[in-house]
Amino acid sequence: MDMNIEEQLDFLSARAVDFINRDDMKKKLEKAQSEGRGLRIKYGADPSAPDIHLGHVVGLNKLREFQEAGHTVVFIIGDFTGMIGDPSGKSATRPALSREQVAKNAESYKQQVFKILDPEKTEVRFNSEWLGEMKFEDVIRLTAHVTVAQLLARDDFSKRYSENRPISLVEFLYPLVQAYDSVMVKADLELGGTDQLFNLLLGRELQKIMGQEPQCVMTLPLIEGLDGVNKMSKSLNNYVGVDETPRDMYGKLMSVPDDLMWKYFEYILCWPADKVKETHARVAGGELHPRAVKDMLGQEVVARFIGEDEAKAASEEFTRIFAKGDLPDEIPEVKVPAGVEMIGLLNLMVLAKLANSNGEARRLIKQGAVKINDEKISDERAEIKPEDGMIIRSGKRGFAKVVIG
RNA sequence: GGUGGGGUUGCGGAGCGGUCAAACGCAGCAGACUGUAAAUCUGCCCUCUACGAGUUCGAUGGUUCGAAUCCAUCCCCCACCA
Repeated sequence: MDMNIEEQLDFLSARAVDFINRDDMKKKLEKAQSEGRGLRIKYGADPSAPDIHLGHVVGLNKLREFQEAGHTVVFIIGDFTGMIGDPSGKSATRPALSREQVAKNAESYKQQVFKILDPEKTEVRFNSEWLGEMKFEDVIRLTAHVTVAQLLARDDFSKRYSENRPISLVEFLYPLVQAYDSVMVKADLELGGTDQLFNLLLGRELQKIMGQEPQCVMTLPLIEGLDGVNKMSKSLNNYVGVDETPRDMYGKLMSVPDDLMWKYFEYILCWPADKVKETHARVAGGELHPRAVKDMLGQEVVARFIGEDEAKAASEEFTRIFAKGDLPDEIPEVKVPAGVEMIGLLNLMVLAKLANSNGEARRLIKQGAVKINDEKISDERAEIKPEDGMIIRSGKRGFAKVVIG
């Protein structure tokens, strides 16, 4: 990609929330260019949640752009920190992972990340590489560079501190660890979500203290998940994973509140801001139907991560199932042993995993959600004569096909 | 080391001797409505051989006709003062 430095700076800083700072970056670019090399762009990943979702894609897209401009991405898998765990007050306590688990997650990470990044220009590193070597003495030396007041400057720390809520020492140390990673990989720029700003800046500080040229810092927005309110995260289960089936990926995107889809166009599909604005205006003016636009979103995302044909198929199937109430292409099967004359519907539903317990099955039946071969069953005590190919439906999304044998 | 506050059904959070399978909010699920798995409204939301029964309120023992609620011991968490 041929761009002069100013153009490159514009290109690279598109969609960024914070960019610290353009001047430093410019100097770095000039220097690198004159030496005929690329810059080292650091990005840290938490190995505890191996599913890459669209929230991560926001950052990965940017990394990809750095690669297109000729730079190297240093993708750091925080395996060391992952093995220690995170005792923070988050609802789901992050468990300490075993070595095997971390290795497994890392593999799955790579496989997913390279759907976006160029493996040729990516350096995957594990921070246990250097953190695992440190002696306690080294750790203490490291901590000597930072004061408690500095750490308390971080928003969520100061907030929790003043509210008398716990802050574990481990959490306190993590920003420092992350900063140290920057030193170890000699990062020229570190990219992260806006919630990472503090940590990224600390990396900058620490590099300075340790005699390196400080890294630049860039943050990108955290996008909201399917609920349209909370940021996309696995623990809130409001995410769309890049590894999902076309059907799920498309379906989930269709459930996004209309107002949110613009962000997805901009940050996931990297539509230019103008194009997003224009499309938005056309919808607002009644010229375009929001559903059509969302369909486009769903299809484009599926096409990007899976394939065009799959995208089209997912869209068609969705319309069929939800608009027309037809059956999907593939229906999970329930095996019923041959010779069973009659089976209780409750039983059958649990067997088919359409309900987790008899109580739940009962509830679904009572609420009129259950159909057998398109016929609504409202008697919770119904006994069914199983037939090969019989279709059980539970609500709009639950399907099962009986297979005798 | 001392003092005080806690551990309740996925989460948050009421309850403080019977009327408690346990308020309420969130999440989840279903129905209606819709272009959608959005919004809104309604219902459901421990398990079971289900108008009844069985297990729940950190653990174990105890008091009582009866305990999530009282007592004892233990485990764990948090804050404050040193």
